[in-house]
Amino acid sequence: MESDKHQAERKTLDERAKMTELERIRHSCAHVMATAILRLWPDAQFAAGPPVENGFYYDVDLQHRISPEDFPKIEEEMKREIKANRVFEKIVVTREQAMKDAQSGRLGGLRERPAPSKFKIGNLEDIPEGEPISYFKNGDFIDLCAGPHVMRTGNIGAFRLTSVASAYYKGDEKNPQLQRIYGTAFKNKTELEAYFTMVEEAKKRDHRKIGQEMGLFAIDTEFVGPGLPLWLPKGAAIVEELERLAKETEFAAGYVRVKTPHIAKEKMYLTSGHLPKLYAESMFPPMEFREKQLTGEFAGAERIYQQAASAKQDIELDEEESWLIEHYNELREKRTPGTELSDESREYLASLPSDKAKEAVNCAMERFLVDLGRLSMKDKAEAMLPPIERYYLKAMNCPHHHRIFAAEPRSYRDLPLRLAEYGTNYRYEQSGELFGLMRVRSLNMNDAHIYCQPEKFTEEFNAVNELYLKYFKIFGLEKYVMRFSTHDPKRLGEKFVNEPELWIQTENMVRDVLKSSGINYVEVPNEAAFYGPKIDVQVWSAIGREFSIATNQVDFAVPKRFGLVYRDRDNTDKTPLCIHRAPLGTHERFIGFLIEHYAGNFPLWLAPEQVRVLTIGDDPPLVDYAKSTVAELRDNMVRASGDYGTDPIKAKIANAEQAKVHTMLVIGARDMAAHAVSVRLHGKGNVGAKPKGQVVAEILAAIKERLA
RNA sequence: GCCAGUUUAGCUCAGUGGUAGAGCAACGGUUUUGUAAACCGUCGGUCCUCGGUUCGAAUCCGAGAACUGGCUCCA
Repeated sequence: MESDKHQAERKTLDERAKMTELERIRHSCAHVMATAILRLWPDAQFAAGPPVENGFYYDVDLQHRISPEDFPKIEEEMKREIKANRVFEKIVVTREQAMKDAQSGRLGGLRERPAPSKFKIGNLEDIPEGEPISYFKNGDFIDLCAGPHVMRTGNIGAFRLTSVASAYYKGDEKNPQLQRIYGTAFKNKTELEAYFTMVEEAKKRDHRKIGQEMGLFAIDTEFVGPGLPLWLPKGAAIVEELERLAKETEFAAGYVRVKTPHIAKEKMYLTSGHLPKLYAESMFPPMEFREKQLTGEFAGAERIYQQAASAKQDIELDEEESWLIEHYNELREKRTPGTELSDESREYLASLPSDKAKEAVNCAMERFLVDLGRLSMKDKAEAMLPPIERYYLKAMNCPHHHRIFAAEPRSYRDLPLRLAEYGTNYRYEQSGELFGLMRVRSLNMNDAHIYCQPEKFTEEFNAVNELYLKYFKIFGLEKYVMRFSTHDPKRLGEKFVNEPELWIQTENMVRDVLKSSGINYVEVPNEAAFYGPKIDVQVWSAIGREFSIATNQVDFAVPKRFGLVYRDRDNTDKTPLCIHRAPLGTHERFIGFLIEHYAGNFPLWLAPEQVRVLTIGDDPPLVDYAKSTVAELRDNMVRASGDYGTDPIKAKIANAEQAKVHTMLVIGARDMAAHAVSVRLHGKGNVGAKPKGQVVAEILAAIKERLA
């Protein structure tokens, strides 16, 4: 199974040959790093050392625990190897020769060693029969490697080791744990430095840090739970602006809004196919209960006993009855199944007087003892209880929306039906996955489902893409790519619903749209949703970091499972196609992204604090003038506040700048006399005094147009 | 979930076995000010939690929680 997966992900030689220049540099640098590590620790066992998005790594098994303090000496050795400018020599060998060299410890080594190159043996076994086997050699270092590489070690322009982490051999936790040494390399020093500048900038823009400083959100792990962010007022302001944006654009595009509950019965997800297996581990465990019943094996007796106990307070019990209650309490505590009712107890029961309170006691006693004594009675009681219901927190909105589709008969004239909702979804992310706002367990989705006739798919899908591009423009996202994920025919019925023709058909439709619309996309096999092909939208922030923000999926399977139909022109029932789309993804992740993108300096329309009016001193007439300015803005739904205290104006400005208030209006005696305000923009400084009316109008216009 | 590291005041962080600290914030007062921080004072702590070692634990050990960096997964 694992090796199967491994095979599926294994790069073909053709794909490898497509390695970019930068990837070759990085991959070669990994070999140089291995060379250096072997000089320092000759017994190191290497596993895999590929180029990755921001550099490269090499997995190594080594007694010594490599820490960043070791980096300088490793880098020293690496520099020596680069300076020696050795040729990367490709050597093609037979499988037998390779196995022999691996056994002798020569592969991933500088010379033959006492221990065999155990991971290289494993790697060798993964190479399919018939594929050529090659080494790459630089100096003494020989590695099992398909390449390609740069010509010489000297072609590695600039590099640096960055971190060390742990990783399992072949990514499988059953395999030994290795030390993964990360580094990065570039054509030249300038590019290397630019990269580290970007990394530094990303640290400064970390959404968790800025979110804390600006008071946007809080994660209260003790009372609310990990991965369940609380939106503070300033963060909620951003959420609301995004919702407003989506509502406006979706309204214009013919969407209708719906609202659905946060939970649903198990049947919902058994029908959708998320349960029992496909999505179960991403969902919170269910809430289980019986309708209007106490739970527990003695629920019925318990309730009667409670009645008896409350009745007891109002009446006087004789000695006998008191004994009975006590006796019952005692039995109740023991609760030993299989205990038979004693003759004595029976007699007491039989001899009880029959007034109301005593009857209740009697009843409780009898019921309890029956339950206690005879398991078969317990089972009978169980059968008489209502069945246990299981409710799940929704991890996605689509099943609820499908039920909305099903709630009324649909004609082809009703289509496309575009149902939009801001639902909160709950996903049980593994604890190690949680990360600020970027990976959470409660997700606010800008979600919608479009039900359409298959022949209208192209049109609808195009419209969705247009919507995405519109949003990119508003947020100033210049670089994006649509990752088009398709299915793997080998995993039908397991990871993907078993509908081979529909998969091919819908994937072709999506591909055609992407091609003909000229949208920038890449195709990724084997990563589709279980119900259909998927498009993940990747965008790059202002500092060039990549984020997966939005998703867009085609669903040909689940509407069918729910039996959704519309009456077509030819008077037959047909199943609609469903497009899932969430252009702003989750508000959590999207805002996390925006924080980095804008470094917390949001455009006016998004800024949590749009305007702050600062008075120079606290003379009452001045404060009145300032307050009337704030009131005028707030009447127009501008998030404006005032700082009317006695702090020096420099201090008020420093506070406002630190809070990243977009527009500061400074008001002194001079301004008041001229019916003006002095405008200062965050990060841009003083832009001078202007008539108050003009400033207000400009602010309102900038907000309305969502200017960057 | 797995591996490693971290956790001290609201925030940022000092404090390596002997009385728990600083700056900022908050609060009280003084200051009446023109574009990034005026002064004085006060308050604030279960040193993540539980257990152990010790005459004595923020500090050493063990378990747990949360966070961070990776792995796997993903919006």
